[in-house]
Amino acid sequence: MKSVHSENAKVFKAFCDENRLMILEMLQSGEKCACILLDKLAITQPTLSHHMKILRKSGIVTPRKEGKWTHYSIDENGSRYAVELLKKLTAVQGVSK
Amino acid sequence: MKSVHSENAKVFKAFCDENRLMILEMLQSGEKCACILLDKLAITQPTLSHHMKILRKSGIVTPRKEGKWTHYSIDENGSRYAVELLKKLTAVQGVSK
DNA sequence: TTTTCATATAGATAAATTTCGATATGAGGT
DNA sequence: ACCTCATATCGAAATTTATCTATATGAAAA
Repeated sequence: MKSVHSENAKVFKAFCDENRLMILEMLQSGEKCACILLDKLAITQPTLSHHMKILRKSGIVTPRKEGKWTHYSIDENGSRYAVELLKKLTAVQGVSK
Repeated sequence: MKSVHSENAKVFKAFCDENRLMILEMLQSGEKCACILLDKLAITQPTLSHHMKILRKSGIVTPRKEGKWTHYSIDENGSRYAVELLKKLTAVQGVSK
């Protein structure tokens, strides 16, 4: 069993890479096919697949399969979770604002 | 000049390491001397110094020098900034909650 | 049931990060 | 002035992550 800290670290790995931030930026305007993302990024298809796996596992992005295509979108629940987690990690005890 | 994405990625690097999350956890109860942090973590002094540098540069932690000692605490402005940034990165356009 | 095409996986390499031991720095105490 | 001690920096080794090419998988089209 992994420590809670290493599990939490995994969530934020999603935001630690330039390409993944570009992917998120593209998904902000709505669901996108992997092929579209691949088109706009200067990376190969296997590299995109790798980044999408990390984004899925961190809960920030969710896939929808439609025939041969996979469409990705920002997972609002996962995102909320990440924001709440970040708040908790940086919350200073006993300080009332 | 670095891209805005790689600058943003740097902020979240703070939260991508198990030891740094442990450090933040310790700082939640208030300012701590580096020596105390070193005491509780299974790492050497140069490694702690490395992690504190990353936490400082990401704006999440701020140092206060007092004689020979350096006391670290969570930077509330930097933390707020990180939370707001995370919200922006995961905000889906045109969705009213 | 082949062929085609989108995505995933495997395996290798390169690049970045974490970690250490050794040493430098710099402020206090003697 | 020297010594001590807390922290920072240096340089190397180990680990992890990002990236590629080649290939597998699996669904739709022919």
